[in-house]
Amino acid sequence: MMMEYRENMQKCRDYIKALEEEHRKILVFKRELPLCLELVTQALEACKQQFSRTTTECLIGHPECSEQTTSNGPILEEFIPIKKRGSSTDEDDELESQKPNATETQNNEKPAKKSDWLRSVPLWNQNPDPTANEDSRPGTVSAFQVTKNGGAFHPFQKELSALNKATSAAAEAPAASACSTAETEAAAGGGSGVSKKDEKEGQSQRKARRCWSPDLHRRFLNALQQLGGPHVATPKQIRELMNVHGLTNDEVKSHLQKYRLHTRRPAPAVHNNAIPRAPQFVVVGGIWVPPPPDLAAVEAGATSGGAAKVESPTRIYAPVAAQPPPSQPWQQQKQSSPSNCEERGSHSHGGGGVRSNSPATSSSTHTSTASPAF
DNA sequence: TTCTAAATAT
DNA sequence: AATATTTAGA
Repeated sequence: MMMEYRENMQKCRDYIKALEEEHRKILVFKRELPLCLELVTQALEACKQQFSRTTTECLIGHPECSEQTTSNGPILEEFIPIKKRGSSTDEDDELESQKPNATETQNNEKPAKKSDWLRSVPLWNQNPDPTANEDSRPGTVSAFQVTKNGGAFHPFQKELSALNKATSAAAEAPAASACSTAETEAAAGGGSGVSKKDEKEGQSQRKARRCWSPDLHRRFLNALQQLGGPHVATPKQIRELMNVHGLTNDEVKSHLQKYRLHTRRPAPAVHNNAIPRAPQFVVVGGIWVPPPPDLAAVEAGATSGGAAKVESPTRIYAPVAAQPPPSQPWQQQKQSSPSNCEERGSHSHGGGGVRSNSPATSSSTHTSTASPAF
């Protein structure tokens, strides 16, 4: 009897200990896991309480202790539904304070529990983006995280987005408008002050638009050229070549898509599209631009009137005919749209190759920029 | 309102 | 990675 009692007591102590430990850990995520914290706290208290009571009783001479202690499990279960949870609970908390009922509905157990959990961590960091060195986009980054979060919470997204529109708008606006001059600030940096609110709820908002400033586009073209043309270049490669900080594959991908689209069949012109075969040259910013395959030409030759294009020859373009000559300006100066992305001024053409960031490789001496505005 | 760039989904 | 669809700014 006594043995049993001791044993149980020990178990109880251990359990409490474990709980305390857990409690400490969760404390760190207080904000993220308020409910979790509360649960553990409650459990801990209850446990302690019971423990002391049991002890007392036992000391007094009520051997029911064994019974009590044994009931430990069940009691705790009340607080800690050990079965599933995990991810869902976490996510719940991450998302927003309440909505406990939501937990009920989501049974989609994600295999990646852990990652979900971990994902919450970055939320605490000011600079969650591991890759961000200079680039610290305030609103955007966090938005990312949540967006990529499993779909588990879609149901709430709407609500959230509604909410966020208000809150995050502030954070995003600046980012968007900041995309003026380019490359340097690959991703609109701006205020770093992310208010708690933003941090906490904001999120579902759509990622701030990336502005493809002329310069950025120039880099894009440059990369494209180095990679052998728009049809062989892959977004990832392009991004790497561009070497622009906050740039993501998706952004590049999107841009590339657009580029290809525009680039592909230009022939709008004349009434019936008899055969829109590729028009050979186009005017870009007042310049006749030959169709790439060699964007090089575009870049090198264009503006700077005859800059010797010392382009690297190594490039091999897709041989076959298929290649729909991407000839279009696929976008002319376009004075209207991206008002944000002004840039005009900063275009330090004049051949100063300041911008040659192109990693090693042949270093195209592309002098100026024929690239249209983006 | 339309058009299009960019984001996001498939 | 490519393509389709959606969103949102002008």
